[in-house]
Amino acid sequence: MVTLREVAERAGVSIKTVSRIVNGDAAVKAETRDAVLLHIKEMNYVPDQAARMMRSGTSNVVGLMTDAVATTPYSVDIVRGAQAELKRDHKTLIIANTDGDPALEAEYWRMFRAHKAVGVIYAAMFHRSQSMGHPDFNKAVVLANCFSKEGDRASVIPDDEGGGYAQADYLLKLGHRRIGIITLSPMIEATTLRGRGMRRAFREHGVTFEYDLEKVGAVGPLMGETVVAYDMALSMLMKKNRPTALICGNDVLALQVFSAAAHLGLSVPQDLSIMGFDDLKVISETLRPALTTVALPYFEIGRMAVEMVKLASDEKEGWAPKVLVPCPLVIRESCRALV
Amino acid sequence: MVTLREVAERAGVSIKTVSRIVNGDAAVKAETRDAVLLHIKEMNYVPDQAARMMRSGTSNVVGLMTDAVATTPYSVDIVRGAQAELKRDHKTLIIANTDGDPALEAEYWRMFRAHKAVGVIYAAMFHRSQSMGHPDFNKAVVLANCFSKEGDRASVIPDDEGGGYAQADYLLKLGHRRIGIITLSPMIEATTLRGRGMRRAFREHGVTFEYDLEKVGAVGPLMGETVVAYDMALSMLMKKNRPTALICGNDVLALQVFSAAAHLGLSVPQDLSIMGFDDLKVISETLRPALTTVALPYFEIGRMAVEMVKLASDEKEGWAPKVLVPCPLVIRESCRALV
DNA sequence: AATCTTATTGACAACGTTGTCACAAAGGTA
DNA sequence: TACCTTTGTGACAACGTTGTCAATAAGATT
Repeated sequence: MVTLREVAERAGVSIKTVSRIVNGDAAVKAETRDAVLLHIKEMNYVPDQAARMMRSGTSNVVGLMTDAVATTPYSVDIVRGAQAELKRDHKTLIIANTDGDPALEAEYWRMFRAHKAVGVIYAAMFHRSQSMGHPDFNKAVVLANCFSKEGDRASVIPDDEGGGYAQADYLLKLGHRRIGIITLSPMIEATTLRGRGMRRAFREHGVTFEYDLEKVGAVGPLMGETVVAYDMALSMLMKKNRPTALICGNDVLALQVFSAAAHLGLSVPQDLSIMGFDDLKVISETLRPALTTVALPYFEIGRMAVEMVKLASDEKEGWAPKVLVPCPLVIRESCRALV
Repeated sequence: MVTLREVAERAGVSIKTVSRIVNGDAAVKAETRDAVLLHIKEMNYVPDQAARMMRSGTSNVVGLMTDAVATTPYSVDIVRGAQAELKRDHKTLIIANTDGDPALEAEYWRMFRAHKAVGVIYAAMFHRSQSMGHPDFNKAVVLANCFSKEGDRASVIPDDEGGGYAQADYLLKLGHRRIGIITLSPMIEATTLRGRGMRRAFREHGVTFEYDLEKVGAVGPLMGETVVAYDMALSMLMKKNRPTALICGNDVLALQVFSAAAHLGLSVPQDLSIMGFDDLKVISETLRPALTTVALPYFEIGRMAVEMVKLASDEKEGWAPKVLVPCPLVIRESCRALV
């Protein structure tokens, strides 16, 4: 490994001068700089992170702690967004996956500490409140896609209420009145928020919200639920007074509704309009007709979380803003206007 | 930050003794160990990675360089698999995403070097040959889901030929004879290999392979292809002598074939059997009927890649094995036996 | 009793970098 | 000429850890 000392010797200057050049310190004569830079390139010198870290007491890594986010198709974009933002100032992402194991989580907090991470993003798979233990970590922590029960931590979350509103509003504007809803688990905060948004849309359109048209499409424990949207859709669609549109808690549920419609010989969107959530490309862009859905802005959430980690260092103790990222409606082909 | 020195002072021993205890060195009296361990726990001491790295010249991080793998639903399991194996000896994963940009890739190689990564896994989104530049990195490099054009690097790849064989063999065993095929881009190595496997299966069953039943289902550049499986499926299924089964290059294509079948009023698997590839859960487990498919063992590929990184350090220069990971058939409900 | 092992511990240097301080040379001002 | 400022450079220490080697104490062997 080439060191400052070796470059310095070769260039005939002191290591401090080389250090200055590497770090873009202005106080170096131009010709010295150029000469040394040549040697640096030629010898392929790369500054040793370990030594830098040790000397400066800080690193250029940001940690990403997740229950499963980095490992599930739903929200990998958080990672992409975080990286995009990190890249801008040459920082690095270390990722840790707890699979929900608290012991593992504790170990990873120590790991982040050992690596002198400048901050940690704590991302959850579902938008929900998250009570973090005692993270044994004294730098910036920003929650992504979740928020602390105690409200004492900065967090970046999707605007689920707005998303729910957008879903219902769009269908209502298209003229639908009998709108069925197949929700995610009620244990997820998002479910409550979106319901609130939908009801607001119904109210604004002067349409009565019918509670018996609302079903839960995913049952069981959070991480390993069973998707029952197919059965729910079947039962709703076989009634004589069936809904003309179905709002789904995510695109996976929507896919099952497509299957149910196909099974019953209903064509989409002619006989039934279907609205998803998430904009999970492999489903939303692939289905025919392509799925109209509301995008979960994971990329932006990840990006924003990193931005907040950077910000956090300048802030004082109690800093705990809750940033809402909008969920835009993505109109494709699965919803039609009623005449 | 608590240091060895502080613990040593508090415990009334030398820093070296504490160091020994932290590292599980046997040569410490039991009672000393216990006493010091108490202090360590109480003071919440965590060894400084930077200092360790600097002293030992090696870190405990493994790099993961990808074009897009960590960011696409298809293959995030590589990350999970890698982490699972890494966790066993408390190693850490640093991930780098190049989005296919060579300049960025060069920068990340330097970054890995700066972090003294013990090895790097170079993962590609599609199983294909990959000509790596001059990676400016002198430790273990293992390719995952791709292999070097020059054949000079260790790699872990899925057994696509076996997978193709499994797809065809299963349908042939079920009695299908007119089997349509909708492939991925011919630019992907996997496409060639699977085709070979399928033809072997046809041969073994004494069935003639009909080339006009094979269509390409994804066209355009590798990273941003257009999925046209829907149209391909429609055209194949509208012919009078339509195939009784369709083999797809992946589950996304299969999803479009489901849509095409629904559009034509064909029921699956009654009128048409559909076989996928990848076992992308959001599709394969969600569809009704659930998709029979061949699993792409990404988790195992990631895990194995890490194992090979560890192995690599013991090996000599030219070490470049090509490890094949089997692709198991996952039987669900989308294929039926012909009477 | 003298010597040799073995077990346990500590002093010290070194890893590669950067912050602090100092010094020399050059230029400007009185 | 004497003094001050600015510019460019280098010597040295320190960050926290571990490897090397030495020192001590305790026990075993002759």
